[in-house]
Amino acid sequence: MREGPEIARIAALVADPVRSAMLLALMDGRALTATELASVGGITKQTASSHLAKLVESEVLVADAQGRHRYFRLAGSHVAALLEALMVFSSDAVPPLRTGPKDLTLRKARICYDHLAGEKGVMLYDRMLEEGWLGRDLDVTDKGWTKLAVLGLQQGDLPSSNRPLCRACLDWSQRRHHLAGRLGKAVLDRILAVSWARRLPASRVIVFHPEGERRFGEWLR
Amino acid sequence: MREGPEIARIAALVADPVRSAMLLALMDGRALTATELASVGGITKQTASSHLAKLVESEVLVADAQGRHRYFRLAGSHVAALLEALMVFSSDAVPPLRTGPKDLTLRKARICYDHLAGEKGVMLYDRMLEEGWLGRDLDVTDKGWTKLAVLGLQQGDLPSSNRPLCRACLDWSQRRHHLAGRLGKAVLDRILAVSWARRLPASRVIVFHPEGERRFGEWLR
DNA sequence: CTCATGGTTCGACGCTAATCGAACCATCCC
DNA sequence: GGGATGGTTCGATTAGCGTCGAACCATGAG
Repeated sequence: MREGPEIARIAALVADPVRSAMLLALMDGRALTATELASVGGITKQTASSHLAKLVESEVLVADAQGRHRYFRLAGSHVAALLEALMVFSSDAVPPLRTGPKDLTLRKARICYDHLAGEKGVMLYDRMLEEGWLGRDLDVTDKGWTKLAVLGLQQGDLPSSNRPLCRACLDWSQRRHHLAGRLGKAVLDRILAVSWARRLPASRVIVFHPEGERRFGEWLR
Repeated sequence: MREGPEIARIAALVADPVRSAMLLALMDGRALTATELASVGGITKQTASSHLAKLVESEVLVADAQGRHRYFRLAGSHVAALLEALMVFSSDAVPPLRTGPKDLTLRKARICYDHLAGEKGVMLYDRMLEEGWLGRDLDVTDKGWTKLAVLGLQQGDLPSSNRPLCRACLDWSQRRHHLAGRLGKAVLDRILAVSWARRLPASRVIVFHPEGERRFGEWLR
């Protein structure tokens, strides 16, 4: 009676149909707003707010405040593992949800302020973390500097300023983080400089050349 | 809203503190009676009966009726996986529960009707399944007959009768299945015949000789 | 500044489900 | 057979929580 309550408390969070629908919608790693999640659950935003507060409080979700929006995502892979363990009991698919731009080129790669966003930007950020180019605090590791040197980026080349070197920026089409900060800008600059990709005039679209896309992928291993 | 309910339904079963305590008590693979589980949950047997009916209905638990007792155990490893996924959120230990005979020799190995029970019996049964001596329907495989031949058991030696060749019998100290049926009897007979162990006079205790215990373990790989 | 929109807080309502007492059925032991 | 024990069913009570309306705060656009 003393050991059960804790797992029961977590299970209770998933036990509500609305909350479980919200969690399933986040299974692919995206981050959604409170209003979108309310729509997913088919409830009003007051109720959604109450649900989300509970999930954040118990660290099942984490929230990123961005302007007047709050983006919610799963707190980690252990949450996804829990949901998968539940799905075993009755095979479910993750629910589709149209979101973001229709324009496929925009979705694939584009400029976000001054750095790379879209699928390619998310891929860059994910790999840098996976491969250990970045540490947990978003500090660049020795391995990271070695790989960045391949692109022609030296540690001394990056002007120091108030702006952080690395920052995680939330992507509005992918709804996942990508690399921002001074390094984010520098990497995009180099990618354009070595002609792996080019920027369409008067547009935010970044177009990778076939050969450049291949090299980009190789560079990330 | 159509995909969430199913996982919510399962989560709701674990969400009750009493039910989760019951499930945790079964995490080690034992089977417990309804009354014992009522005690684990600190509730009356009526309430426990209601909880257990729900868990069986949803195939989270399975029940073995044995005389006037009903033994409940987890329906499979996927249930244990679910509980483990929940325990990640707050490290819990599996609760201890004293059960069964105090007598250590009885607990280790004894005769159950005419076959081997206790730790050694459970070990025999588990290994036969793990190593593929027995198929899913408790049929003896070719590999099984090969290994049984080492003990001097030929397929033709086992007299055919109404009694099933292999049966899973629930152990009252280990609370887990062990091998019964004609094969269960035959194996115990051979173990005694080759003097790996002997039966204490006027007792159900089976005592393994040190050398016999070693060979028994080797035989099971 | 004003309006629109995203999000939260508060309070009241209503439904679901856990709980136990009482009665009942089944099995085992003597 | 009769008594004891394990387990289930039924019904009534109670408590918790999901829900939404209404009001409120914060941010962004014009």
